[in-house]
Amino acid sequence: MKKHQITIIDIAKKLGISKSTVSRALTNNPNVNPETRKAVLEMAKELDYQPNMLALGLIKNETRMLGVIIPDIQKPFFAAIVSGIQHAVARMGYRTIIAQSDESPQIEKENIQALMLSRVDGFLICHTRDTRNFDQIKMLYQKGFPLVSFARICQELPIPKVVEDDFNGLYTTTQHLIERGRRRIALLSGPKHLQASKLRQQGYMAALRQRGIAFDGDLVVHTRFLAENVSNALDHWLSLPEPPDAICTIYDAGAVQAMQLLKSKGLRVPDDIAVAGFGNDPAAGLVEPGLTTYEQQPYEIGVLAGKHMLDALKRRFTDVPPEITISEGRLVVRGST
Amino acid sequence: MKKHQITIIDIAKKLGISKSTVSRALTNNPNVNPETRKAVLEMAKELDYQPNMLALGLIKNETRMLGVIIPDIQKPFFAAIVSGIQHAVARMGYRTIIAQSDESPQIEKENIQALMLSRVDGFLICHTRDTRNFDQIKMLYQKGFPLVSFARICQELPIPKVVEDDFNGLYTTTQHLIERGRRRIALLSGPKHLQASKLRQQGYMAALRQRGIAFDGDLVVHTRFLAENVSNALDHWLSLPEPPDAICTIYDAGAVQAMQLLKSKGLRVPDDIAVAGFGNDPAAGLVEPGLTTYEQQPYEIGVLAGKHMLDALKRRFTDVPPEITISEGRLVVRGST
DNA sequence: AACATTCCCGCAACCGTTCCCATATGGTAT
DNA sequence: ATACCATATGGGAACGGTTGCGGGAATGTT
Repeated sequence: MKKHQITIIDIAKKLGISKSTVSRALTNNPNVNPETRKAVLEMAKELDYQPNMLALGLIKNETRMLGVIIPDIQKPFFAAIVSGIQHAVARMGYRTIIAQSDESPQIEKENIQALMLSRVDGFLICHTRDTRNFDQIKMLYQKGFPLVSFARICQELPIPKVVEDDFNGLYTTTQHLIERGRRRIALLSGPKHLQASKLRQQGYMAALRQRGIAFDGDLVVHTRFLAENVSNALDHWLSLPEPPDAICTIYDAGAVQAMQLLKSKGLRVPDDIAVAGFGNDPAAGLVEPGLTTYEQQPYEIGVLAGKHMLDALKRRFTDVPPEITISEGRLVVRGST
Repeated sequence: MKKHQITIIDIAKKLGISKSTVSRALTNNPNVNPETRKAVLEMAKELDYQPNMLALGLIKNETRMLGVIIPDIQKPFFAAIVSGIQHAVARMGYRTIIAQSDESPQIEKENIQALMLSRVDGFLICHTRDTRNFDQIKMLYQKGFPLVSFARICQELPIPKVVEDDFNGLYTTTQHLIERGRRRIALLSGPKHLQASKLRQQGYMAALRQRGIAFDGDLVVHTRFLAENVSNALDHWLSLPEPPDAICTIYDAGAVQAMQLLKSKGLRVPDDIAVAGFGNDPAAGLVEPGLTTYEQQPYEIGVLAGKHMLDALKRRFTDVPPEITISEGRLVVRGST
């Protein structure tokens, strides 16, 4: 039942030559008679020979596989990044193994472990919302794996990173809201410890400061990117003696949820309260009114991350200082502001 | 620079025993002294030994990797399926390598070829919109690869398949539109040769017939799931002497695009024309009015496909007749009808 | 005391390749 | 004729594990 796998030895036997010669013929080694090569190639085709990458990988100690660690492939942002990574590295014959952490640091850890055992040639990592302990990724670094960190980056390691235009995004968006005459601008932020949250909040605060608007801690709420967080934030803000006239969020999904909740409470967007997002997810163009948002191009982020990885693989052990790449964005103004 | 990889031989040397014993200790082989095992395990931990899956795969002739071929990970439908597959097979220690065909049969072919060389243990395939030639997948079948076909299935092969509730979906949706008083119901279909297109159209026609509504060929347009197809279809329908009072689509994205085009033409949904979709993509709940659609659960489809694969891997070469699984759906009624 | 049994362990083959080294052959310069 | 070189090929070690086989020591049986 179990068919015998065709190997170079089969070809060698059929042709009455040694497997060394077959190997050379197949790998375009110049030290082989053109006629012999021709015969080998023909026989290989006839027997439908398929080289065994496992054996090759064992010798070369490489698999041409890259591990991609993301929280959730169902989020359009990550799906686009993954797509970009794949297309970028496919050119060089690399394939990607995608592992979802489901935002669980524990699963993330297991995934990294498993992919390490599978001997992937490198890792592209976007850690979970709750990852605070970077031991796993540090361990990879120490073991010498090529590493690229994207979106939610690990700042503690000198590795290539690709991030969104965090500071600028919220700076621009907040500025836009101020220009629209808003003064009580709330900020729906992310987990406190995330670098992206911090930078975006800094952008928000810089815009306020520049326009001489006092910062009000009551107007900032940190979320874990969950729907219930948004609901609670809104309740909090609307119960303030002086509720906000605009809500700025650091992620589109939160903005969309906020808009729908506001609508269900009978509040009009943007008349009663303006809403702005970050990312330009597909949803931003679908809701009514359209969501003003700072556009990011996750596909491009993926491509950049993939290129960094290819560089790292090429110069392996060459110690070139790693770059941090910022993917530029732009404000897309729609009806919500 | 290139660090020496820790192998069982290193452990054996340190302990002054043979690599066979180390191997046995590590693989829970009973023929090894408990004390020896303990020593090996400790030494393995101390040296931070990582088994080499390539070597193991070479012996066992398996990689515990599955190839997943999909058109586009950025479509929410496929992202959810992929997620389901991953979670289903991860339990049994399998990992998935995802390859996007970008709806190109040529790239699909190359991907299958490449994954075959990578020696994946099986394939889960959703072929492209334009795949008419199943030679590649037949070749895999002949070579004895475990195969599962989902969503866009290959009917020519006796392999497990998981499909959406195609016939029922459009039967139910069309019936719903008729109950809402619509009589000129247009159908925005997919590529003619796709089984899913055919079955959905059959469901649509069955509902019409049952209610005694004559079928009008002018009201059916086949698309390639492209935005321009939708635009052309609308122009065609609206120029008819008796334009439709409802549009039924076999995919949500088309319905959403139709709604937006109708809106831009000044037509009201559902007052002037009702719209219904298929799938219940995230977008369906976001547009205004909400899109009535036949809900599918792509995540579940992925889980089912993954389970079929696990079965196939287990019973390899046992020749159990393959099943075709239909993932049930239900109509979600929103404002668009 | 002789023998069988059980328990551990080492030896060596094997998985499918690559690649270094040795060798045979033939041609060319000395 | 000898030395030398290039070219084409074969032999075999290596990559990192698993596994069947056989053997030695310890134990049990008569």
